[in-house]
Amino acid sequence: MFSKACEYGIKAAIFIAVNSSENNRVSPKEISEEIDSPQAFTAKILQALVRNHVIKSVRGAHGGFEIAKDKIATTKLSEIVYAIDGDGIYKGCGLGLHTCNENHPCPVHDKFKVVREELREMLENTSLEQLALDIKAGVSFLKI
Amino acid sequence: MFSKACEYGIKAAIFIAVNSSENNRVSPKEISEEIDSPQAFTAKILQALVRNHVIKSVRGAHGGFEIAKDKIATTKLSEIVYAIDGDGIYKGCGLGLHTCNENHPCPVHDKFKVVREELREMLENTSLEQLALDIKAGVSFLKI
DNA sequence: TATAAATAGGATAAATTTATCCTAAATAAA
DNA sequence: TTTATTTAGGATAAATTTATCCTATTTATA
Ligand code: FES
Ligand code: FES
Repeated sequence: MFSKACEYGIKAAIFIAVNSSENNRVSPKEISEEIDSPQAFTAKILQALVRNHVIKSVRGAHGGFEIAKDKIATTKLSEIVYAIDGDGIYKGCGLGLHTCNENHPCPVHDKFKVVREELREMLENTSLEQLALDIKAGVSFLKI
Repeated sequence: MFSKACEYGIKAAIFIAVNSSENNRVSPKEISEEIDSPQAFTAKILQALVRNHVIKSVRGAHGGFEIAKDKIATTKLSEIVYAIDGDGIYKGCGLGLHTCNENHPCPVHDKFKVVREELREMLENTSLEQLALDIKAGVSFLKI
């Protein structure tokens, strides 16, 4: 469904949100250990999230990754997915036609569109805050 | 969402269904032209569909690929997706945890599960016959 | 039986995604 | 200002997916 990069990006963002809510910056090393992902690859994904203004990085001693507290509640999963995987999952044809077009639909267009919209709404309505709270409460998990 | 192989496999199966309903066997060459896919790669995917008993192949002169007429109505998209991409899309964790487990859920489990079930139901309730009829009627398309 | 037509399948290559390594640049603090 | 720490980013490699090529096998028919 999502690329590995996107899976890592989502989990990393949640972990950063958990920590930023406690005024704690985190490093790629900590992140990759907590979400069980390859460190250098994860660092690349974090760069992409920084470039797309999803998270913030602070270089140098005492640096690390963080999310502004007021952004935790407003940042939606869709922004992370969009920053890493692009909008193909929202807009692309399920059978790979060049464009998904009502006037030139693929065989599954009507049915696929419904599922795709459901996914889009889910991603657009789910905030980092919601997900981070569950991690804090110990009712959801980032690895294994 | 689906792999290229799976996209080609679905489109190929629909095209074969359209032709088998008119007692017409088709070759990888015809198929790949009609669905705009690489011929040799498409041939491999057709082999997989034959091995999984989704379609039937007839070797030798006057051979080609076909689907038994009575299978066109009973064959669901889910069988094709399963034969090519496996069950990851139905059962796998959206964030890549080793297993999707109610008792050890990832942060998006509850929300993701809903979308995944919707997709599964769509695939399990959509038959090749429905899709082939739209192609025949010229209201849906296999390429461009 | 010989030939032509057609799928099966092995070997290989290209492209993309995933992953690693090393150095540069920035920053805080001694 | 020097040093230690930390992210940025280029280069490269490994793994996977996608794609191609060639030969083997099967089958209908002349
Ligand atoms: S045309 Fe294929 S999903 Fe819309
Ligand atoms: S545990 Fe991630 S989707 Fe169920």
